[in-house]
Order: sequence, then structure tokens, then C-alpha cells
Amino acid sequence: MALEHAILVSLLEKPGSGYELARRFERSIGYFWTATHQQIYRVLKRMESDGWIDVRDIPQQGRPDKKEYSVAGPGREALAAWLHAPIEPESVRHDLAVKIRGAAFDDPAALIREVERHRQAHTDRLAHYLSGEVRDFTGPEARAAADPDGPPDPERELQHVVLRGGIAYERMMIAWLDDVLTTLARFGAPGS
Amino acid sequence: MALEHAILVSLLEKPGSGYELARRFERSIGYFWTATHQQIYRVLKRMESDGWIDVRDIPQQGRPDKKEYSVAGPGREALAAWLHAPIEPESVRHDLAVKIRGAAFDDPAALIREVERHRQAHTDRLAHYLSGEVRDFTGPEARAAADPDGPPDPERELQHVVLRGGIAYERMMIAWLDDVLTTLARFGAPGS
DNA sequence: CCTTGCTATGCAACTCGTTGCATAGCAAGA
DNA sequence: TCTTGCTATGCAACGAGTTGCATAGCAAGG
Repeated sequence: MALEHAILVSLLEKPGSGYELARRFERSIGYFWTATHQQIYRVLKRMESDGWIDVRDIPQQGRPDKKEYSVAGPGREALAAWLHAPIEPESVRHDLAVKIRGAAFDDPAALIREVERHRQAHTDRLAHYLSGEVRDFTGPEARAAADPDGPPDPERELQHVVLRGGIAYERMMIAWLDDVLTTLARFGAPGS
Repeated sequence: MALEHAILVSLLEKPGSGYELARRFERSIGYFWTATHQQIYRVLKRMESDGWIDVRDIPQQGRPDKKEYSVAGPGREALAAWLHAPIEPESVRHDLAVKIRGAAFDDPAALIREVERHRQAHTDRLAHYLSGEVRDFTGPEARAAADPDGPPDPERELQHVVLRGGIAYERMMIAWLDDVLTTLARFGAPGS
């Protein structure tokens, strides 16, 4: 399991509280790894008692105190060990694909709305990714922040390549959902 | 949760035993929904006691008896209800993306082997899909079995569009993994 | 004033998924 | 003969993920 490792990576990129992590998991990291705040708090507690991360109590004004977590030595080692171990499974769960095959035994045309909704969601996410890419990586400000003559920045470039993966995924999904819609339309309008 | 629905769809496509289902989940259906035999047996038992599926004991010679399951009325209704309900989440777990971002804090070059292994796995799966497509959908035998002048066959065409989705996914992954390898190579050979 | 909503953390109960193990008959090969 | 491997089903224990709920201070708006 790798929620712990996703948290370690996120904390290495920037230390933060459980709450902040939960919000990151709704945004950037959440695009390839989902987690609720309950899971995060539970795992943080375990990681702390295992010595993987350090805590610092930070009093705040006008809002509750927070606990800022940062990665400790053993956490870095655990991450390194995981990085060097091969992973195989990549288990997949595509509800929509199950639905599409199931539609053959029900009313295929009834799925059109649903597929269109998913297409819209992927279109929105693609737009979100693309604006994030411009803001953080390819826009004028981002380019100014990055020194083109300096050494390559692995953290930045690896974040970018992961984002490009998200963009490629959304584009593929949109194209495929169009294919699905075309196929469904053939049964919705019989006699064509 | 939708393992039950995936099983219903599979049993509608063809009745079978828990063991047979487990093998289908290693092949066709397993490409977009994974499940082990334990899960399948457990869910089958629950579905049977809920009246969603019927069982028939089939004695076999030279091997243990098997229980052949088929979808009953309530199961069909449950599937229909699920098909008509919208689904949202599509929760994602891309271990490899976590690893890639994590590699910034370790040795990026050490990931090259791992990424190449994944690329190979996706290449193999793509080849598998493509040969299945020729065999079942676009090859001469498949075309002969399907009557081009007859009415469209939803079951067949929807299976095909799902398979095309798998093909598009694998192609996208291979292209992205090439992008990842190019990016990683920049850190592996510094001073380029 | 009261409600809504945000930051911030957490418990408890439940379901789902994974792993290891067990049984049992038969076939094929060393 | 002994081991390996396939069909076929299942239990038990554990770990991961989900859902509902609780607390608590502060800010903003009606």
C-alpha cells in the first residue's frame, strides 16, 4: 500500500498539517491518488509513532492550532526502500466500462446522458490541468522563476511530467468517450 | 461498490462458476476490474442469498463438481437500477506517478529500469488487446460470424468499444512512459 | 442573534480487498 | 512413486477505505 508513501512525497515537497494534506489530496496529488482526511490522520498518527515523521505544534491566531509534520530520517529511508522495490499490480476499476458492457442488457440509449456527464468532467479537468501547466511550468512567470541556464530541477521537471501524464489521460478519455457516444447513438436511432 | 455489478454483467454475457468468473477476471473483464477468487466466492454467496442469482449444481467427470450461476430477476433489476444511477468518483491510484514525484528526493536514474518494465507490460497488453480485437471483431472470421446486413448487436459492439478504450489507454501509457524516460534521462546524464 | 461555513482534529463502526492457508480429486512427467 | 499443477471451493485474519458523527473557535452575512 502506498498512501504512506504518497504522504511522504507530499511532505518532502512541503511540510504541512493533516488538514493541509487533505486539501492537497483534493487537488494536485489527488489526481492520481485519493484519500480522505480520516485516512490521512490515521496514517499520520501511525507514521509518527513509527518515527517516520516529526511533528511540530504550531499555535495560530484566529484558528485552531495545527500540527505540522515533516519527514524524518526513517521516513526517507522507508520511501527510498519503496522507490527501489518494483511494483506490479496497477489494479484498475473502471465503473463506466462495466456500465457500458452492462448497457447491452438494458437500454443503451439511457447511458448517453451519463457518458456525456463523464465527458464534461474530463473536459473540465483537462482545462484545469492545462491552466495549471501554464501557471507553474510553461507560462512567462514560471519560466522566469526557473533558471534556464542553471542545472535541471528534478522536483519541478518530475512534477511536470506527471502533470503531462494527467493531460494525456484526459485527452485520451475525451476521445474515447466520443467513440462511446458514437457507438451508443447507433442503437438509440435504429434503422439508420 | 460495483463488483457485484461486474459479476452480473459477466454472468449475463455467459453463466458460469465462481472459478470461471475468477479466470474471466484475469482476462477480459479483469482489464478494467480486478477481483480475486475469494472476493468472487464471497460476493456470489451473498448475491445468491439475496436472490440475485440462481445456482445449478453441475457434476463433472474427472474434476470436482461446479456450481453454475446465472442471473435471476432481482439481479437484473439491481443491475438496471445501478445502470440508471449516476456514478461520480472514478477514484484513481497511480503508484507509478507517486514514485516519479518521489524520485526527485532519491535517485531519479534508479527509476529508469522500473519505468521500462512498466512500458514493457503495457506494450504486451496492447499486443494482447490488438490480437483479441482482430480475433473477435475485425478479423475475417469475426466478420463472417457477424451479419453486416442484420441489425446491430449491442452486446458485441459495446464489448468492442470497451476494448477500443483499453487499446487507447495502453497507447497513451506507452507514449507517456516514453516521455517519462526522456525526462529521467536528463538527470541520469548530467551536463548534457 | 443566529445560521452557515471554514480551519483543524479525531473516534467508531462498517464494508471492501488482500493474503495465507486448507481441502480434494485427477493428470502428467521425472 | 513423488512432485507439480490444474480444477473447484472455501475459511480466517488482517489491512485499507468509507461514512457518519463529534468537537471547537472564529468569521461573515442576513
